[in-house]
Amino acid sequence: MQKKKSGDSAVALRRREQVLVAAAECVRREGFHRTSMSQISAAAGMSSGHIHHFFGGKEGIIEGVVAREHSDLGEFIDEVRAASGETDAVTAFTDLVPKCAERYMNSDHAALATEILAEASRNENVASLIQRNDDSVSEAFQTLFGGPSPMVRAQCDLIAAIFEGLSARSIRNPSSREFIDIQMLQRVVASILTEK
Amino acid sequence: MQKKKSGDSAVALRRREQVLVAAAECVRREGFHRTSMSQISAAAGMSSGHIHHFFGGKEGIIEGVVAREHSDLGEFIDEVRAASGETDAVTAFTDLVPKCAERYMNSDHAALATEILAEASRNENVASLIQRNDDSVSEAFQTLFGGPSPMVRAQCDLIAAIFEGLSARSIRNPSSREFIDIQMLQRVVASILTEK
Amino acid sequence: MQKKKSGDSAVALRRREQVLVAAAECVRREGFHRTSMSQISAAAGMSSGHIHHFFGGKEGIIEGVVAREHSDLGEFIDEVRAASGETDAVTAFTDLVPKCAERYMNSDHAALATEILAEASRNENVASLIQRNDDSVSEAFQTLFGGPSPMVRAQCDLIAAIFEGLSARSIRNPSSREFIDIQMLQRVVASILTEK
Amino acid sequence: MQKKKSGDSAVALRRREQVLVAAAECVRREGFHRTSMSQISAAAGMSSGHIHHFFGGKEGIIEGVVAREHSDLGEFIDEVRAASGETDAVTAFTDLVPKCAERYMNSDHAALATEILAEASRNENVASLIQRNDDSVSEAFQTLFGGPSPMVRAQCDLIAAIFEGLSARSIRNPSSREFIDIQMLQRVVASILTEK
DNA sequence: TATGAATGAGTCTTCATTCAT
DNA sequence: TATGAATGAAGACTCATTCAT
Repeated sequence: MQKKKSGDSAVALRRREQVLVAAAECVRREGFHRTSMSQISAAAGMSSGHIHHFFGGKEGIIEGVVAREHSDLGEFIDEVRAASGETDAVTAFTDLVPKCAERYMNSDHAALATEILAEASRNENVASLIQRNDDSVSEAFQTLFGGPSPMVRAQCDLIAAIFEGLSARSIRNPSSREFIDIQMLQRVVASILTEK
Repeated sequence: MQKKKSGDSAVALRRREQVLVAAAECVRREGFHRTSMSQISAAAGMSSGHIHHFFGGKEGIIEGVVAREHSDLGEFIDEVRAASGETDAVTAFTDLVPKCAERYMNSDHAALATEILAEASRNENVASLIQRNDDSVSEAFQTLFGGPSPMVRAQCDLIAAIFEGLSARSIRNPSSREFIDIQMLQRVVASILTEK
Repeated sequence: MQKKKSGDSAVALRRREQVLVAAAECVRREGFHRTSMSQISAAAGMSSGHIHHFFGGKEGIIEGVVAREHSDLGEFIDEVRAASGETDAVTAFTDLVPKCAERYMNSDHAALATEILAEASRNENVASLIQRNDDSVSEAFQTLFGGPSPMVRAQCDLIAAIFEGLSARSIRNPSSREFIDIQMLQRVVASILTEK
Repeated sequence: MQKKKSGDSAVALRRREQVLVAAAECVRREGFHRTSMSQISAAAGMSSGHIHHFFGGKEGIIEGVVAREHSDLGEFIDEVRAASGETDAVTAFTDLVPKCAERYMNSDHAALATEILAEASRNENVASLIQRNDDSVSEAFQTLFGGPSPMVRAQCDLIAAIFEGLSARSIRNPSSREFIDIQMLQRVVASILTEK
């Protein structure tokens, strides 16, 4: 009952992952609509026909790439939560600001995240996928900072805007990476989290 | 500013504008690579062949749309500058934060701006176009706030990140539009501009 | 107002005809679904892209081929009608039975007609196309033989069945072409038309 | 009638039948070339790989469906032969005309029969399959009516044309089903069989 | 015997671009 | 200056067939 039968067997899941990693890399470099299925199949070392069976077409791959991209934010939340045990959450988060900023200003991350946002503007499925994901991330952070409430939500949204804005800045003007002042950023984040 | 190759006349410029407005609207809805030349030619009321002569291909239209999109930031700078005559620049700018935030959270603006950023990630011409544009905007703002200097540049970049982040947030999670606290945002902007 | 502008200009109509002739020949040999657009474009001496513009896809070509195939039945009706002036309609038609039988037993005609019928079994558009056409042909014949009425319709339908059956027979068993007795067929047709 | 290559056992034959029934139903609805092996395998409840082993590819299934379709004509002949014992063959057959007409005008039968004819126009194997089958049916009928002879063959072919034509009519113009006059048809059949 | 994962050639279709008018 | 007919390369997707298990 465990060796045969596939569709979601271990090997099938590994295949899925293999394709999504390859596809994400293609999308980073070319965007969703300039990445062809044959590019993905070449990068994944799998025939285009089989990729279709796995993902049900290009739309399925797009959604797979989008879903996969945001799974690592969960790890970041865990990290903050773990550090919050030793000090207070605000300090824990503020200490992680440099690392977080670096991540958002990384050009690979920024390119893929921006491509996903652009796609969400016209693809309903992608839009609801990233919104649902953001809702759960938002709730986790709100809980961390004193439980869900409009006030905390406003604080989290503003901080999220700053970080997402770092990605936008690093694409629009790569030289801004050298000018952004991380300590200034930390002070701003801290001041937002300690409002009221 | 020398002679353009095909038609520098007023009517030719009006034609250009007409096409770019139509093209921008298409791009907003579909993105660069899902917008076909025939869609643009239909929207602009001009034959596809003629559009090619005007813009030298799709690449030319993309660049035209990108260049045009940022021309209105100049007006915003003028507005701040004008208001700065009466009070100080920081107050003038802070007063304009609500209006500016609204603009960046507008879904049409956000969609097109994000599409342009995504395109810049893989199109060298677009990348340098928006970087040059950002450089000149940045310099204008730095001048307004006592710069140019690395310190003022850092302040401007951080504020720019926040506003661009508002666009990202409004796409990723449209519900954040209702939660973002404009007064909190004003306080943050003011605190950044009055650092040191 | 007559030289430029196309879409249905003389040259465009000639192009349409050119494609449909080529397509009909392909369909005769291979059937609708084994005939590829590239085969048609090769046979018509026109690019596949342009054929799409003309016909809006393969479906459009199928419908064009179907519509075109039945246009020659009109000529046959005219012939019967003309001959009916000299003698009575029954004699006129009976005299044309050999020619008509030959036509229906021609393997090219039989192959295409059968392919169209097969397509009509699963393609709503084709079904209504050939039904409408048959309705108008049927009405013309009924008028010829004493005006539309259930009785005359029954006579016409039975005769039509015989002729269409000749096509089926000549495909199912080509040797039947040599055995079918045209004079027997004439007597049968005459007896049907003189019933009651 | 020697040993088949893969499984001549009862269970294997039942499997074959199961697949052919499912395939025939698919073909009725979609035609040979729009019916995919995976549709057949789904309808038959058997894997596509196994179906290949049984039938040696799609071509084998097509031939299987074609061969199977005409097996029921044998039963009809038996029926006529049985009834011929009581009365003469002409009366026996004439009495069965309504039942036979109904069968040929049934849309399921007509669709599959027409699909097979269309396929025969371009598939040599199918063509010779249905011709051989028709030859044996024809001989049986000729024998029944005093046969075999060119004259009786002509009579049988003409009657066969009428019935096959009913299928064609019912596809081309379904409304003809209501107008065809069965008694008129019976008179015509009787008159053909009593010629000379 | 039986499965279905995997392949890759082939299909329809789209679209930027060219060119005769 | 302006049109749109025409091209052909490239795209997503389908499907008969193969093969390891």
